Amino acid sequence: MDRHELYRLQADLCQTLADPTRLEILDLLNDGPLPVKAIVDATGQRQTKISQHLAVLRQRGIVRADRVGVEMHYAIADPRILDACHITREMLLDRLRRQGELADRFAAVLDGGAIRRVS
Amino acid sequence: MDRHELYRLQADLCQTLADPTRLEILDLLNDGPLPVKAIVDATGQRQTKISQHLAVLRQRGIVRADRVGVEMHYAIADPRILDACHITREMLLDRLRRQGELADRFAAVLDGGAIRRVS
DNA sequence: CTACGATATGCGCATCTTCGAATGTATAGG
DNA sequence: CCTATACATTCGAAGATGCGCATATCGTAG
Repeated sequence: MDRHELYRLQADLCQTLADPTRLEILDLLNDGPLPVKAIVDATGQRQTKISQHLAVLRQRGIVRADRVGVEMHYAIADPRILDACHITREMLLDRLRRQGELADRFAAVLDGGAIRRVS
Repeated sequence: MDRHELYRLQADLCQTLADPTRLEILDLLNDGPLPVKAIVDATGQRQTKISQHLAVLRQRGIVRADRVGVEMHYAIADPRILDACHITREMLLDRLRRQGELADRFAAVLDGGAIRRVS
C-alpha cells in the first residue's frame, strides 16, 4: 500500500462526505439507528434521493444497514466519522463568527462616515 | 443561517478535501510553509496542476499564501483541518487492517481446504 | 397467489471536476 | 529594456456526480 493509494482512499472518503444531504443523514443517525422512512420524513426529501445517498454511504462503509421486519435500519458504522464532521463544522462556525465580526466592524466604520470622508 | 446552509458549506469543505493531490499538499504543509516549487518537486506533479489545486485550497480558505521575494509561500490556515484529516486517515487504516485480518483468516481457511470440501 | 408498503435500482440529463496545453503576469538580474 | 524564473489563469475535453422518473425487489398480510 503506497502513500498515493492512501491519499486516493482518503479522498474517496471525503468525497462521500461532500454532500449536504449525506451530512444531514449522518447528523440524524448521530442519535441512533433509523429506518429509511424516518430519514425521508425528517429531511423532507424524496425517498429515491435518500435511498441513493444511503446506498453511497453503505457502499463506502460509512453506514451499516440491518433488516428489522419490513424496514431497513441504518446506523453509523464508525462513530469517528462524526468527530471529523464535528471538527469541520466547528471550523466553519468559527469562520462565520469571524466574518460576522468583520461585518460588524465594517458597519461601524460606515456609520461613522469614515468611508465617505475618504472618498 | 439555517441548518441546510451549514450543511452546504460543510459539504463544500469536504469537497475541497476530496482530492488526492490536495490531501498530499496539506500533508506537505503540515511541517511548515513551502514555496510552490517545493510542492511541485515533492509531488512530482506538473506545476500547472499544483497551482490549480493551490488556488482551490486558497479560495476556500484552507491555505494562506504569502509572497517571499519571487516565491509564493503556502501555509495551512487552520491547523484543525489536519486533525480532521488525521481522523479519516486513522479510520481508513483501521479498515485496511481489518480487511487484512479477514484476508488472512480467509487464506487460512482456503489452506485448510474447507472451501473445497464445501463445493 | 395477490396486493401493498418499504426500499432499491436503472436510465437519461444537466452540472461539476480534473487535467493538460497554452498563455499570462510579475519580479529580479543583467 | 530584455530575459529568466516562479507562479497563475484560461480553455476544452473526458469523466464523475446528483437528481427525477419510472420501475423493480422484498417481506408480509389477506
